[in-house]
Amino acid sequence: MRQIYTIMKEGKYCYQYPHPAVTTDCVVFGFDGKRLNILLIERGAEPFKGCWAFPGGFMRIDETAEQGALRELSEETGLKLEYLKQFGTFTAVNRDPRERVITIAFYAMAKKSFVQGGDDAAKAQWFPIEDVPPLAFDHDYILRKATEQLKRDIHFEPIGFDLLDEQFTMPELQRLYESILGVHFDRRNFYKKMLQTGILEEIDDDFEESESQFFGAHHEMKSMSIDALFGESRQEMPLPHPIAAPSIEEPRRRKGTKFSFNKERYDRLKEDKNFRLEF
Amino acid sequence: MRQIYTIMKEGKYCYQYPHPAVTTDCVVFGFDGKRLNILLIERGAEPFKGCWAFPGGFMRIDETAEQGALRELSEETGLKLEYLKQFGTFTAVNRDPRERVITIAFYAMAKKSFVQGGDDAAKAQWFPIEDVPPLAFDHDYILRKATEQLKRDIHFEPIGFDLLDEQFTMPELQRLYESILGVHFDRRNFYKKMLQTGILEEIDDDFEESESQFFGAHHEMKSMSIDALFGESRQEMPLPHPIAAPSIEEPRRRKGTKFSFNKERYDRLKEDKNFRLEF
DNA sequence: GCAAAAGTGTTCTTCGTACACCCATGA
DNA sequence: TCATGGGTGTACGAAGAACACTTTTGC
Repeated sequence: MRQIYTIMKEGKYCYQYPHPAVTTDCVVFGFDGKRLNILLIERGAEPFKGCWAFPGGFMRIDETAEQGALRELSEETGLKLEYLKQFGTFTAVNRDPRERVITIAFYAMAKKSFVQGGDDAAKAQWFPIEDVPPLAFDHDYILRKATEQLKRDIHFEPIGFDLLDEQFTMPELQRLYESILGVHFDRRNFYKKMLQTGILEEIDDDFEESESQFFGAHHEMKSMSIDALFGESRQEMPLPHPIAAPSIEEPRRRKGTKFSFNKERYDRLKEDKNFRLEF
Repeated sequence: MRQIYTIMKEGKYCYQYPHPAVTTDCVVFGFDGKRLNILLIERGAEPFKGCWAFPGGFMRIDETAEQGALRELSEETGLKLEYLKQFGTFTAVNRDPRERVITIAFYAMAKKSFVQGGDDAAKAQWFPIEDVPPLAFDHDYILRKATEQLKRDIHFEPIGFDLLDEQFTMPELQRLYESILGVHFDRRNFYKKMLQTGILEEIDDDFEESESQFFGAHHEMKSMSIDALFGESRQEMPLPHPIAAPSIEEPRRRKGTKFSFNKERYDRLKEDKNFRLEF
């Protein structure tokens, strides 16, 4: 707390009572097909220089916390998202050695292939959630709270789909739920339960076959049909420089039937009654 | 935003970058046996002088948000609680006309008879939640978020009991759940479901009969047994000046079997597996 | 004594869960 | 061709939902 006096001498913004600084932090979840990952940046400045931390930074005086979080996320990782979920504000008195800083924390879902390195952070990197290095500040604690919240939320909101591509197979979806919740589901029961929610749409196989040869590319027709389905609300285009992640040995997989999440149908079901996903 | 310059001239606390002010707000829920109520104070100063608002105020630089919220709550209403649930931080840029203010919001549960008027607020008063006056700042919005959160939380946490006395009847508990969730339950099914959770304890009728003549007083033996059951964690003593609330015509009621919430048993069940209340 | 609320059991339906075999594909 | 993962149906048990009458008490 010695530093604060230096700052005060140079200070231009003065208040009658002391004000804490306010930062935002983003816990970005990603799924590599096998494990849940989070996105960290290596801090390039003190305090905690060289430590890993969540993307985030000081909220500007003319932006909301959410705007600030999205801005920092974009600056530090290149990720441009539209949806963040605020899950807590952390206010321990000594959580930052520089001055009194409280942080408003969000979590977000990223399709892993759509992430690139940005300019602000020395490094940004994905880490499997069971294998996260020690984090700066109280970010270990914040991570625990974020995953607890994610576990709770995924029972009731269709947020898992935001971690997958527009089209996905049932086993993919099942692996996702299993790695978030840390449990194993019976495959047949998972199929049944997911299908009878009524929010999944089976992709026409013939159509899909003919498209799928353009693996990795963003085909015109496919794009159109998805836009018609989902409106403008989803991140689609891969960004130029995906962040390298520790590569895992991909098990060989049979192709499998593709599904997509039907947001329209979900919104209708949700309004009709108090609809639950219930896993 | 004109006022801020006055403050700046007198300011003693200076920073290199602008800092928002940080307040806390408490949405205190209470139950009058029929409807869910919230506790409001009438603002004695500008802005929104004369408007109703949540108890709350500026967070001090050496306290956590939760400590600040509890302090303000005690100062403004006399309520001394131990548990608050943080449910959101509100950061709209112009939510306070004085300067940039963000607020960290909590909700709390009060046993209605245990509330007294404090010194800070001109008035504190209970309002049925369907009949709340227009509120200061963005408190209408915050109230909506608080009740949404409460509805979600009561499915999974035994927080409803914090709105009732230590001993309560099933119909009381049912009315509570019904007024929070806005639904009607079949009485028999409600009994069954509540009892088979295993977290309720039937109060010995003979014992209860002999004690209940000391209505309103805090009997020695009863106090001992409750303390043994719940530890030091619950507000027990009625405070001297309960806040007047719009009196409602009490329907005449048959006495009924009393139950109490067994926290020990709940904690055991919760650890054993992922236990849910599920209403 | 009468009106209003408390207390109680059974049936039916729905949902969750356990479980095994065949098929398609990629190596 | 073989190993791996994808796809499918059924039977049982648990839990939820619908439903009516008797008892107690306050007025």
